[in-house]
Amino acid sequence: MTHQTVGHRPRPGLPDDPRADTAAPVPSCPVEITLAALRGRWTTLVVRELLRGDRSFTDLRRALPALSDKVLTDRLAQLAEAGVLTRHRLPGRPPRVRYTLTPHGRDLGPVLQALWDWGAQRRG
Amino acid sequence: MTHQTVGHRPRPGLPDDPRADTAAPVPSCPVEITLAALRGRWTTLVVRELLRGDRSFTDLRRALPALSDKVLTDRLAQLAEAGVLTRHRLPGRPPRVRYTLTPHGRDLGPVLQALWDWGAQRRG
DNA sequence: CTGAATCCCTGCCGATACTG
DNA sequence: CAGTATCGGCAGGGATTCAG
Repeated sequence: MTHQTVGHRPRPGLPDDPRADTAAPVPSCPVEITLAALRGRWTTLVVRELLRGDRSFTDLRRALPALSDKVLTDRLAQLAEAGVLTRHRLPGRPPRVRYTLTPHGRDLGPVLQALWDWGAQRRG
Repeated sequence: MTHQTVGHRPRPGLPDDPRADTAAPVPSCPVEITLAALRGRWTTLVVRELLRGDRSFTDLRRALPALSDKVLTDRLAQLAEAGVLTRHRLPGRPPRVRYTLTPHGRDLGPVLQALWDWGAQRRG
């Protein structure tokens, strides 16, 4: 009853996972969760910076000069909400905040690598 | 000069790839290319349907009833432009069009799997 | 130094109606 | 069957200004 034109038996993996059988884009879908974490301009670049190590607000501004304060604040809040990073206030003056990836956030490394690899493939 | 707080030497992979050193979100970045292909509501669900086999316009409407004709048309054009799928007109009446993933499009399987896996992880 | 508040503009997406 | 045309609401994101 499938529309497969080739005779392969169904391969294991996501498209055959029954939990992937949503008829609409629900936010609880794991794919949606990940895409929501990465959604929006600049987001992956902020993650890339943090994959290289902890950063302060100013560090990130220096690394991404065309990124406005507002959007950087938005992105950091979005990534904190998604459990990707945590904020740490450092004592003393001037006030400093250090942004650090959580273990979950570090696991985005392989995800970004998969996105990179697909996009780097030449297509006929 | 790194801000690493741990003593690990830099791991191989994307964040240390010099080609990943963009200071702004340029469309030629492989990560941007992939995210652009998957961008927008319903896109991943259309890809999922096609990972299960060829589909006609009506097949896709039946599988995703809440998806409007206009957005479905938009998504199919977007995915064709990205080299993910191809359109094939079938001869005869009524007119039928079959949508098929390209090899490049089938390679999105592992990418979606990576997105799924990260989103399925519980976070503390 | 690290943001918050505001304004405005643009593009996405849904709904509806129509066509070869 | 497989689309196209048009319209409108709403959220994303950039610029600017202000605050703790």
